[in-house]
Amino acid sequence: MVIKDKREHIIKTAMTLFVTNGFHATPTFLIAKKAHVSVGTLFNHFKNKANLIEEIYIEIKMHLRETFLNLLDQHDNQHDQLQSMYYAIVKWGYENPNEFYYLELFDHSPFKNVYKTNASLIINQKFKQEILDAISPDSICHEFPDYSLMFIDRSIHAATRFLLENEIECIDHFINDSFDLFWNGFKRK
Amino acid sequence: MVIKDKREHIIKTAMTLFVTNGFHATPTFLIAKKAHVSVGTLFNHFKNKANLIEEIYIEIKMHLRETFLNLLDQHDNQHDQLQSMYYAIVKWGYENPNEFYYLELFDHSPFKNVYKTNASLIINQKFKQEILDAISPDSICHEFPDYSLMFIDRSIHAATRFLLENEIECIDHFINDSFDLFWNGFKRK
DNA sequence: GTAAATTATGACTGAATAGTCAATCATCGG
DNA sequence: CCGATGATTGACTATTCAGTCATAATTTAC
Repeated sequence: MVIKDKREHIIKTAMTLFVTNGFHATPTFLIAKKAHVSVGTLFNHFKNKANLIEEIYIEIKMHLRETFLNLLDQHDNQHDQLQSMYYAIVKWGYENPNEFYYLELFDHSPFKNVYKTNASLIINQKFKQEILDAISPDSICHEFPDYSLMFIDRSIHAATRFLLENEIECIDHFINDSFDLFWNGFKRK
Repeated sequence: MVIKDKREHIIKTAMTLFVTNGFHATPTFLIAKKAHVSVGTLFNHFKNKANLIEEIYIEIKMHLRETFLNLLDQHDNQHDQLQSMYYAIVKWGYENPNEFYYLELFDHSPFKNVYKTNASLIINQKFKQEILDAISPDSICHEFPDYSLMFIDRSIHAATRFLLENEIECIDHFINDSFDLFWNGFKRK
């Protein structure tokens, strides 16, 4: 196994363990064991446990960014443009459950303040611009534009989590319908 | 200090520490120290650390349930009814930040599967009924009613978190406007 | 083919921590 | 005032775990 692969392998293994048991309930020797690698090797590749946790996070964010930018189409109306962004992220989460769960775990852990990746900033900025164009002027999001990011982020996480935790036949159908809920609101028409 | 108070005091102290540092980065002797109590006393009141963590969770859920049921008005239309429920919970979270952050911490930790409180079930059921009445028949929530719960839950958390992390002058105004976002959707009219 | 450089190994260490328990203290009925 | 019941204490223990390092294996360079 080449070095790059070994690092990648440790990351994948650690990710699974962290997502299953949490950060502190996953000792480093267990990660090493499951990755068929010695403890020493693990600490050759990562300065310490916190660094490993952080590197996994960065890796995931970069992967998400890449997928996001690749899947993204250009549309000439706001609905389709935002929908395409929404779709790209939910689809990514559905197809990479461990990555998705890791982001949720990390973002709600005491590590969350350690690192703000450039990758997430790019996604946020793209979203923010689209959102500002799309929302109605009397919406709360005009007064507090950052709130719109928070709201769409939570909507995306709700949809992804629901997809992952339930047996849903037509994925694309669900994703787009869940976007409609976000877009059209909750009220009975 | 009476026994009941001491238990309550340990819970309050531990909650603050857990929210600040996370579960595993908070040793029991530190909880005892900050609560001006010996380690022995702590373990007289709680079987072990996991039990303490769980008891705090139950306590908070019961407190939330109580506030929720007290604040709730009866309305004859769906919008006002749901808004009143939404308001009750966001307001509670804003006024009890430690409790709110603890719920987020717990629900995203490996402890989350341990305990499903009756208190949260009651709130969820009330919401679910109102939601089923309020949503449009072609919404995704008719096909997957549990998704509506997830969606409103995430909306509430977004609003509460935003309130707590930003200096917002008129709280009630923000809560109701954020409900409108949820209710009317995102689109430009 | 061999020496040098790089990478891997895992037994070991020192620090941290959950939980115990024998001893002490406070409360209160009589 | 005394004795008994129950709460409190904190030094102590057994364990766990992050990270080290001397040695071994492997790869690379020539």
